[in-house]
Formats: sequence, structure tokens, C-alpha cells
Amino acid sequence: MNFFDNVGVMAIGTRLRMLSEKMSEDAARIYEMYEVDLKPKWFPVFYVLSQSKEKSITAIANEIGHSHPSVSKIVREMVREGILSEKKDTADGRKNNVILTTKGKKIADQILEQYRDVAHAVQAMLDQSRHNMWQAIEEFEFLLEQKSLLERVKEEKKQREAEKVQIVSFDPKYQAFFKRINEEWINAYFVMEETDRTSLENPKEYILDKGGDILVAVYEGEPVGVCALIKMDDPEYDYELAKMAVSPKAKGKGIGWLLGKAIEDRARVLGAKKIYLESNTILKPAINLYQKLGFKKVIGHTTPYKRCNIQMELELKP
Amino acid sequence: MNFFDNVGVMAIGTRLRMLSEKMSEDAARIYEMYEVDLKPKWFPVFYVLSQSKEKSITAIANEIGHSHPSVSKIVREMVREGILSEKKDTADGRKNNVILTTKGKKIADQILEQYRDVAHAVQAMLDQSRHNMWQAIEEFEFLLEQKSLLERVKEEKKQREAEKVQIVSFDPKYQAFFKRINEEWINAYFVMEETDRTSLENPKEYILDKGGDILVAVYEGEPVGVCALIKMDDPEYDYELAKMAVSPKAKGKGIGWLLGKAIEDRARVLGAKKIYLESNTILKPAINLYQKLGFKKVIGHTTPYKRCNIQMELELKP
DNA sequence: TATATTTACGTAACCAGTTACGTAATTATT
DNA sequence: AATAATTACGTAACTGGTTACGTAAATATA
Repeated sequence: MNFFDNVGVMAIGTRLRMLSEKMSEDAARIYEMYEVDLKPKWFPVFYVLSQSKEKSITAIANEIGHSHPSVSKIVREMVREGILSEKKDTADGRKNNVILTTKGKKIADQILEQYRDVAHAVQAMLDQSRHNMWQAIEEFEFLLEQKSLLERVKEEKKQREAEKVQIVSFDPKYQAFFKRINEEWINAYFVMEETDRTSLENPKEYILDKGGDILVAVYEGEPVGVCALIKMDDPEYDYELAKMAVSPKAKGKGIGWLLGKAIEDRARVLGAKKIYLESNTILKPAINLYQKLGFKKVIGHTTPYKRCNIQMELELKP
Repeated sequence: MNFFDNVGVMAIGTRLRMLSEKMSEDAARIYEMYEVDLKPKWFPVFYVLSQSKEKSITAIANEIGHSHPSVSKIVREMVREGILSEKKDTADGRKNNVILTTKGKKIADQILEQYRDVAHAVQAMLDQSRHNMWQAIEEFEFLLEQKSLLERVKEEKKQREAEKVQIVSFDPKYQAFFKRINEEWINAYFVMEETDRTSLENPKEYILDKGGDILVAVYEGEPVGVCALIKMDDPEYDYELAKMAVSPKAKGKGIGWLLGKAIEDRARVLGAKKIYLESNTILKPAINLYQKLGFKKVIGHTTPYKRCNIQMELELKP
């Protein structure tokens, strides 16, 4: 079965399951060999009860990392075999406290030698390995706790896709996209204003010819995002970042960030010291992005747009 | 959940299963993220078919290490989704050849990026670990192939129990045991002969007083095996190993070997150069043991016992 | 004190695998 | 050519877990 050699780490989950199955198979026969009347699947429940007096179903479930119905079923089976006994908690009528019977305690004694032998055998295997599996599992679990596999893969995807995104200068062929993509988000949250219409319909006249710039994010040949840098007539600010929009189907590729960074570079080339923007706090992902780009909130500026309730600036270090 | 810290490597199987479950959980959402219409459990089947043209159910099962009913079920599901198509083998009417449909092939193209991202993410995790889990699994599987966990545990058990076995000199209190345990195996396979009766009933007179010896294996205070060294009146041999018997309930603890080794030492102390024995080839485990102890078959000796059809000797190096 | 929320736990249904078994086709043997 | 053994595969039942959901008890809140 050289399947795993070919498919590689992609199937690490499957491989783990198969290894665990192979080991559990032997487990049943090991119990038999020691004449211990315990099903392997009972072991975790049995173990925690052998270490403590009585425990409720959920307490056991939490300790061994099973769901409570699973523990419930296992306990029922073990009660039927006379290994455990149940009794309602006197203080809390919901709780079903479980405890080892005399028979159960006898098994706990018998099983001690089995523990020792199995632990020795497994330990010997681990010691013979160059890569210690027990510690490997521990580390792997730790890493998964820090960041799930899903998140890790998501990041890989984003990074790979970001590499396929190109930021290019505006070209008349992007005019329709530039207009549509901005109208979309404005109409979704607000209403179009006159200022929007003029600049979206005549970007050359109202943005480029005035010394501003427009950048377009292109993914697989298609425009997926835009951002404008508009020349301002202000003593404090040179340029305004505006008309930033990313196509919904291209979200999650880090395009906003790439556009923002490219606009920042462009402004720097144009000799700007500070850039300005206006937005609305209901656009949470946008505000978030601006913050990640380094923009800080400022107050005391007037705006021609009704929809804006927040102003931000970014100081450009050369 | 510090359960595993307490119970240790005993629960390595359970721990593997849980880790694999945690990973499979994310798998479903990863497929979703890539908009690939594939259930994670379909992946192994899908993968082998994407690498080859058509394959029969059992061929797939063998390759991915599943049972054939499992593959059969998965294939049915995938056919229902239009990912695979089946057609009877023309040469062999029993075979059900499965192949990717056009839709399936399209998925195979889509999934390539997912492979890459997942492989990268997992590889990054492995690279961050001091103990590489992928290689650890590989090594562990290799070790299990060499010798199963069951066998390893069996050996541990045997060794531990052998340590609890003591070999002591004969004492009249073992007389009843000496007689009974030998009668048992003789009656099971043969019939008691006059020579048996006299030596079993009067070991002092017929064995010890003539310069021989009897050793008893004691386990947890109980006699569980015996072996006699009988002085011979022969130009070639000094002593005969005889009346070796181990209690059935104490089998598998290596008691025969311990007795044999102890008898060998005893013979050496008594100045023997060679020891002799007679047995019957139907007693396979016994012959096996004698061989392991170093006895070699010899021919040309007469025996007072009807049941014996093989003679062996062991040369004692000082 | 009445009501809403949370907690403990059991039952039911599901899931992804298995083993057991039956049937039909093929291959080997007499 | 007839018969036996093997192989391919499907169905059914089982296994060891899960999630979903309902009920009853306990606790928090108005």
C-alpha cells in the first residue's frame, strides 16, 4: 500500500485513523491474554474511575474527551457487566454518579500488570524510533490548538492567491468595472450621491487629470478590485484614498491589503507626506483594513459625503 | 484533558483516533472552502482514480487499504453524484470497473490547488515540530509490521513472569506435584509404564540417592514445573534429562526453558560432559524446547520406554 | 415568587468504517 | 465435462463513536 507515499501529507488524517485501528485490533486480544473482562473501549472510563471514587457522567466525559452520550452508553454496558454501579447524587438530582463495584475493583488490581507490560512494549517501540511518535502527537496537538488546520490552510490559500493578484494602473477598459464595483457597495449600504456619480463616470477628468491615480487588482485576467488616490486641495493632506472596492467573489485573498499597500507606495512616489480617507464605521471590514494599513482616526474635518462618519490619516515615512 | 498525561502510552491508540478525528473535522470545511464537491471520505478513492484510468473495486480497496465493501459504498455515493461511472469489465464479468466522469475530471483539476495548500500547511506544522509526526508514523508502522503490538506485549508478559519463577531443589513437599504433573502428560499421550511408576513414586530412592537431582519451578508459591537429572550407567553419557513437565495453566511463561537451563547448570556442576534425553516426536513443543536448549538428535541408543522414538544429546561446554 | 436560562443526562438517529455472508463468474482439478 | 475452489462484489448487520433533541433539575433573574 504505497498510497501514502504518493498522496503524501494530504492524507495524514486517514493515516492516523488506520494506525489507530491497527492498534485497537490488538488491544482486544491483549485484554483477552490477561483474562481481564474489559472491552478496550471501556478503558478510558474504567481508568478514571479507578483513579477516583465516584464521578458523574459529564465529569468522566470531560476528563476523557468523549461526548457524554458515549460515556452514558459505555457506563450502561459496564453496569450490565457488574463492573460499575450507579447512584443518583443526593445533592443534585440530575447527576448520575458512577463508581466501581467490588468486581470492578478486582479488575483494577488485575489490570496493573497489563498496564506495565503494554506501557513497556510501547515505550520500547518509541525508544527504537528516531522520531518519537508520542511526543510528535503532543507537539502536533499543541500546534493545532494554537491554530487549527482549517486556519492554516486558509492562510496558505490566501497567500497563494495573493501571489496571483497583480496591481496595475487604470486603463479605460476597466472603466465599466470601476463604476459598477463602487456602485455596488454604495447602494448596498448607502445611496449614491452626486459627487459619486461624476467621479465614477469620468475618472480621467476628475481623478487622473487632476494628478491622482487609480490602481486595479487583476486576478486571472479579470479585474477584482480598485482603489483611487485623489489629489486634495488641502494645506494638511496631499492625497485622499477613496473608491476602494473589492469584488465579493474575490474576498479573502488579501486584495484590499495589496491595493492599500500599492496606493501607499504610489502616494510616496508622488511625493505625499500624509494621506487621508473618509469612511463609515458600519463598514467594519474596511475600517479594520485601514487600521491594519496603519491609518489612525482623526477628527475635525468636514466632508462632502453624507455617508461618512469617520476620518483617518496615514503618515508616510519615506 | 490531562487524561493522557496520567494514563500514558497505554492509550496511544485512543489518542491517535482522537487526533485523526480532529483533523477530519476540519477536512470537510476545507473542501467547502475550495468549493470542491467532494466528501473527505471520498478522497482516497477519488485520488487513485485521478491517478489512473479505470480500476476495479477490489483493486481500489487494496490500494487505499480499505475493505472492499467500504469502497463499494463510496463508489455508489460518488456515482450518484455523477463523479464516477461504472462499467462491467468485458473480459471478466465479475469486475466492476470504475472511472472518473467528465465532472470528476473537472474536480480533479480544481482540487490541485487544494492539495498544494493542505500539503504546505501540514508540512509547515511538521517542520515546526521537534518530532516529525509523519516520519514517526512511518517508523511506528514499520515496527508494527516487524512485530505486532500483541506479540510485543506477550513477550513483556513472559519476561516479567519468568522473573517471578524460582527454580528450587526438590523437597518432599513437592512429591505429590512431581508425581501428578508427570502422570498427566504421560496419560494424555501414552500409557504409564512400570519404569515411570517406580521413579515417580520413589524419586528419592530412584533418582536423588543414585546421584541425580530434581528441580522444581515455583511461581507465586506454587510448584508449576519439574525436571529431573538422572544418573546414567553409560560409557558415553553421565546424566539423562527426564521427567520434564510444566503445569498447563503456567504455560507461556518460559518455564520449560528456565528448568532446562537450570538442569544444564546442575549437570555442569556435577561434572557432566554430555547429557542425554529421550522423547517422542509427537510432543512438538517439547522437541522444540530441547532444540532451543541446544540438544541435537542422535541415533543408535536403546531405551527402556516404549513411547520414545527420538534421542537427543547436549554437549556441555565448561 | 414566577419565569427564564443553564446543566445533566438519556434516547434516537446518523456516520464511517468494519465483518459476515451470499451469489455469480472464473479458474483449477479430477 | 463435471465438480471444487477461488475471486469479485454486493447487502446486511455490527461497532464505536458522533450530533440533535427532549426532559427534568438546578440556578439566575425579574
